[in-house]
Amino acid sequence: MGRFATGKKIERRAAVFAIYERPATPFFMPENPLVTESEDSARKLPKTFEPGSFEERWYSVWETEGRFQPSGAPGSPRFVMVIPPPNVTGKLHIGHAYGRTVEDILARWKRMLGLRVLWVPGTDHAGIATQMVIERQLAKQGIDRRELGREKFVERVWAWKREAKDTIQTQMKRLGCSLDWTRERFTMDPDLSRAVRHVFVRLYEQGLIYRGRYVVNWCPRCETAVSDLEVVHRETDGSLFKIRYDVAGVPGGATVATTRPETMLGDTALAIHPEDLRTSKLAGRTAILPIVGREIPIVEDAILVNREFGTGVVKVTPAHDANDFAMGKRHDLPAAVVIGPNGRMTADAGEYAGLDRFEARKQIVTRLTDEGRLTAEPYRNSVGHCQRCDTVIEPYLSEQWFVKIAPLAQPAVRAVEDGTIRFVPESWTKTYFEWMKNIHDWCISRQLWWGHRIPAFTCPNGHVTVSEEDPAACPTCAAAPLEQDTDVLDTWFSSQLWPFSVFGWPEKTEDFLDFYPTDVLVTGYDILFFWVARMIMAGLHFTGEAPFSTVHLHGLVRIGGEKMSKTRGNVIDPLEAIAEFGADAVRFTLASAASSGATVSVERGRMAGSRNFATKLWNAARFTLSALDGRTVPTELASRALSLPGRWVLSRLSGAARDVNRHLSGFRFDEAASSIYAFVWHELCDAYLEMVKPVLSGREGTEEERESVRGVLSRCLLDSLALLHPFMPFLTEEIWDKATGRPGTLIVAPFPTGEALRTDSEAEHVIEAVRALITRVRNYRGERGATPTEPVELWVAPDSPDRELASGIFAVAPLLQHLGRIPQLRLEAPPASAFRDVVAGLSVGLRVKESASESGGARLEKALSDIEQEYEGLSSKMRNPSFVDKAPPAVVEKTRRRLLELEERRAALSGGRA
RNA sequence: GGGGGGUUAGCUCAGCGGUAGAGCGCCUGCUUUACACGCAGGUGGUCGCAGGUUCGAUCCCUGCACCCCCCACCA
Repeated sequence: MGRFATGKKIERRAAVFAIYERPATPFFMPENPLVTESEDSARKLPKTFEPGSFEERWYSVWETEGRFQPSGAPGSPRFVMVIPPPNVTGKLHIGHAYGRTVEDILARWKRMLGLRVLWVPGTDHAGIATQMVIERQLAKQGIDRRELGREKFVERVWAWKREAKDTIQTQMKRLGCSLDWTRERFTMDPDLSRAVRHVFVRLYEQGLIYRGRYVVNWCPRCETAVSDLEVVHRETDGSLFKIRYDVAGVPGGATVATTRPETMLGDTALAIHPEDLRTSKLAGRTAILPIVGREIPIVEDAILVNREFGTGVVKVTPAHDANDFAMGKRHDLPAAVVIGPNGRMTADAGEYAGLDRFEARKQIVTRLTDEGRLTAEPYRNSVGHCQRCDTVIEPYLSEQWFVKIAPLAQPAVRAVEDGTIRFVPESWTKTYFEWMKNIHDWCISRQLWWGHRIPAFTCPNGHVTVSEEDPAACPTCAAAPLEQDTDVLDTWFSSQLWPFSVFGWPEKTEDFLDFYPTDVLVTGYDILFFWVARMIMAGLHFTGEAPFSTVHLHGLVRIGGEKMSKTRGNVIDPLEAIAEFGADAVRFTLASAASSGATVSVERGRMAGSRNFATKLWNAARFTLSALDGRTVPTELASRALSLPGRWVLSRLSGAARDVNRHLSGFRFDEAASSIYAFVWHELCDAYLEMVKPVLSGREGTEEERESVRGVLSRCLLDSLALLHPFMPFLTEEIWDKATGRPGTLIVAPFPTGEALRTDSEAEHVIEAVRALITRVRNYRGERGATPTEPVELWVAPDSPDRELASGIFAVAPLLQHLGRIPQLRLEAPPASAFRDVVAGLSVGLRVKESASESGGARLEKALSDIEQEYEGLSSKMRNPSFVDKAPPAVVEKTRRRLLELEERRAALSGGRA
């Protein structure tokens, strides 16, 4: 019997000494959750873990029991979020799943912290995007929407919308999103449409909405105007064409440069800079428009023309260029529309009428080249494309509605400046300010069929009325009937109202009064301008309050470093991932991938890793429940004696709980996930469960000690389940049910904050040393080529660097001996025959029966050279007087101690080599 | 043209003034009575390059290289 003789006695004394210092039920569980009399069968978990077997069941339990609805008195602390409403264009991809997972983690966490949580679901009609989906469907059947007519077309979109909404809803439920479905909204619901109309009318009356003919971004494929934000600029290789115009009295004429020669048909002037000597001879003259033969004036304009750039002469096409349009206004020039809304040349284009704009370009280039008027050179410039269909955008003069944005932007800037709204990560603040500073008026009318009709009505006499209710007759002249504007509003016009329109605003509904403003908005940074900025402007302008206090802008999901796209074929369907790995694993993966950066990298390998973690938890639960074996666990755990491992694991548990809370508060979902992962896997499972097996099996310890272990185990299990619930709601609820017999209640169980248990640094110190010793013993075997089961003798010198620890370590001698397979453990100086080392401040000696293989020599040499290198570095530091002088004393002290440790190790290892 | 971000282990990413971490991968063992979706041990990094500040820099500053993103009426 080689066991250290007094080990047990010391262990017991240590246990008594290890009583909790705060005996008054410091646990977060209000009552003992491990129900005594619950049936045995309910306490057992199936051997195999199948996520599919319980996920949907728990979701419906939560939903039917109203867990997703805010509970508690109005006015009590609440936490409110609105979902960024997904477009009803199809199904959600993994990027949506990421954002929703983050939101659900917040929602579940806050709910468990006792707040009244409301998370509002809904969808967005997504005007142009959804219309395109249906147009494509029709095109497959060879139908053009115009054949169908507006009414029939819109009906079809509604039918599609219902389907898409169901798909999206199912996806979010599978993911586990704790959304309050009783409050689900759609941007074209009657009450939300009323809010849109109300806002339009108010802005109109305030002079912040106006109508006019301007050059706007026009998509010839969608045949609608789009806003500046909906134009995607891309560097494109093209040509810069130089065209010579004849000028009466000026030999050589005037040469202009353009990237779009077809627009010359719409030129109504040439422009020069008034102070440019190169072109002064052209001043006041008249040029002849080639091909057309029309005379156009040469005007002087210092704003449009850059003296330093190009030929100094600019062609002016007021109908097809925003700058030229402004210039035309200044000089009272006519505007000739030569490219029509469908991208084909108009009647004003003369012989080119009816041609596609690019075909016309080709022909004009050929003709002018033949005439000797045109030269071309390669040119790379930025060309605008339609965000939705990638068609080249055409600047186009048309009648549109606009929001005058500057007066709305000012308060929105202030709200962020004064901290009413904060961005997380904070770095987005600057981007937001930059954009707000240069913001332009917003073109809100769209020549589409799917969306909110603009509430403007024109009477037979041409009077325009804007009103919330459809007017029966003209308020000005009483004429009838009135025609409503056929345009619809930009989708984002309704989205900007989402945080309050979902609550029934402008009515002062109970929900609006209770839940507005919301707390946190979570969304991708890609819609900061489209949506977030506009919500802030609208919220402040219409409700007088910022619509949320925190904006968490997250990165965009990338798969294996690449942007997700259908053409790359790397799109991950959340439902497929859920089917393969389970919703909990998918969620955990997404949470772990979260980072402050602009991209969120998701890989299959990580999904498998999370699934493995889920299985790990499952098996740890099985182990724990079998250890409890239906037994009552003492409620008054606090008053019981705890062993050092128990103290250690509870201390670590409290640390994990604090970390999880801290990281969630900072929106660091990756760090939060990693904290609980590391605790459950590497501390609870790898260490604690292994440490207590001998006690649980009855091979060691008293019944009292077994009870203590059971108490610690159940505390660890239940707290881990609670800490993990926001990340892995299904699995944790399933285990919780089996453990407590209270189905479906984890979702509202108190969230561990770590405050109930204290950090036990003494226990941590001792147990960390034990773990280090065990590791050292194991790799010592490896070095010696001994099998893992080969017994190792261990000496711990009483005069170790850490003397206190050296004597304290015997409190856990049986533990060390069992886990390290150490038959001999002696508190005495190691003999010369032993291999010596210093581990965790303990001078130790190790001895194992020599084995044939001696693979450890190289390792030992490496260890020694590592030590030597570090020692050299540190000691040269210590020799440096300015380090000792200027570095903080704590750092110097730490360095000194490390140096001593290295000396010890070096001495020990050098001896061991002999 | 303006602005922002990145460059850390084979891969994907954390860290950020006191000489480096995770997951996956890789190598070696292992029917240790919760788990092979496992256990134990291990391999692997002049922290993009060059200067500077500092007692000390992967971390702060400057410059450079390469990559990515956003904004902009670059005829």
